[in-house]
Amino acid sequence: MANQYWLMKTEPTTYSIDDLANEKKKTTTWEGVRNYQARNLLRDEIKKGDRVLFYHSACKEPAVVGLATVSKEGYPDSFAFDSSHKYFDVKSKREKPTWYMVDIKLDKKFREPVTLTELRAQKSLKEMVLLQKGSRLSVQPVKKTEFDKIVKLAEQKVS
DNA sequence: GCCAACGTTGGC
DNA sequence: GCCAACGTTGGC
Repeated sequence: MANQYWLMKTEPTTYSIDDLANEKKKTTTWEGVRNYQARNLLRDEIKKGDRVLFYHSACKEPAVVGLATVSKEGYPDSFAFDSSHKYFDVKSKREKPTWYMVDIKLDKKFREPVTLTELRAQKSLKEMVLLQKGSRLSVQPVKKTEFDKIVKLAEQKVS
């Protein structure tokens, strides 16, 4: 099956694209997702090789800040098993994990972020999950056309 | 810091 | 199973 496209949110104060860029292999685990709808995507839908829009939320300038690729698909979120960790969840058991994570690898940090305001200004992006009222999903599907459009917007900004 | 929207919890 | 109360997300 062809690659699919996703958007993953992170608060840059918690984990930013620069943090990812500074990782040894530019790769990180995407743990801590504690929402069932997003969990289902991580566990069942997101495949190795899928492309990811890396999004900064809850910050001064919410924006898509770069691109990543899924390097390891859904496996149990082991942080949920660690009682000393903030992502610990007593309900999640090793033999029957509640939560899942993936690994992603940075492809590219945009030289200029594509801001939420700019996304909203695009007619062709009107149906993006991100832009729907009340949409809070931290892992969400993106259409190929939407992904391509955002990449193009990022390229236009620096040309 | 405010607050709307959403998800989860728990009493009944 | 309903729904009020509470907690969280996240733009502004």
